Amino acid sequence: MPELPEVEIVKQSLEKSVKYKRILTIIINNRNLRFKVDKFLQNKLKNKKIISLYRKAKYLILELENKKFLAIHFGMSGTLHLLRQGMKNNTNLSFYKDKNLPSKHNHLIFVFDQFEIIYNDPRRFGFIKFFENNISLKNYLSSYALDPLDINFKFTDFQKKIEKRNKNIKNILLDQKIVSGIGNIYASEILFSSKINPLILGKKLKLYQIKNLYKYSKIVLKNAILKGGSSIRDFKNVVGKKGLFQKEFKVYHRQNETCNNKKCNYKIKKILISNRSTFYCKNCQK
DNA sequence: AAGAGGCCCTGATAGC
DNA sequence: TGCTATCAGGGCCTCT
Repeated sequence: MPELPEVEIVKQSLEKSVKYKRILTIIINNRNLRFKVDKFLQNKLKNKKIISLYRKAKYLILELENKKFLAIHFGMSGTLHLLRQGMKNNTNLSFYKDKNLPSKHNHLIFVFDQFEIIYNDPRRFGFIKFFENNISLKNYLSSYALDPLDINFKFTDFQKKIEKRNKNIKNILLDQKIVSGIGNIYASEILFSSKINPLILGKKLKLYQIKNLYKYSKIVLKNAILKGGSSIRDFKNVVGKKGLFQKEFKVYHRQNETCNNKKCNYKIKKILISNRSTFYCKNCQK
């Protein structure tokens, strides 16, 4: 589910339910995520109230009472499921019956008074980190660049990071140390809107092209959030609602289909860049 | 120091 | 139908 818009949708759909609610306990079924889940996580979260939720890049951050924090990264296949009481199943665990809840890979369960939140992740590329204070969280996040929707994301900083780079702009957009939050889908979509060929090197870009990237990275991500994110495969928000942005893809997953731009009849191409699928229009993106 | 590629893992789908 | 191969919204680590 995992690029910036999908994490934002998870945050938005979860917020009302968990804000100011207390985590009674957590159940850890499998500690083997991308990084091993903290042995003492249960003790650290037990009876902690959630003060606020926010998103940084592709991280969902839970602020807990006494300035503790929990950061969740969804990797490639992580999802959260909100399950309310009254949907209770009769299994031995405290699971609740829900058609959206997969039967396998429910690695973590956050137990609240009236509901549970389940972290599911088949590929286990996601991870969860606990932070004892604001400083350690900030320190951890400081190794990432700002994301395009951050109010402090400034054009001159973005330009400086790109203009001397000897790597292609697609990989630049995926580099979380240059700009965070963009993944494989939105990199292709942003490049199409910016009319930039994904293979062009950062140092070859003209000023107006970097301006376009700065502009459309915001526009494309914001629009995706407005549409509820992209539900290719199985992304849903925490109560099982699908996003609609996949219907608006201009290039992603559209290989051999005709370019959407008026007066262009080229077919969308699919190429591999660093072994990841990349989609673009050879005619519209120079 | 920066860039390219391998690798972690499971499941869905395509192709034979 | 049933096997195998390929491909997935990510990012860390290693090698050059």
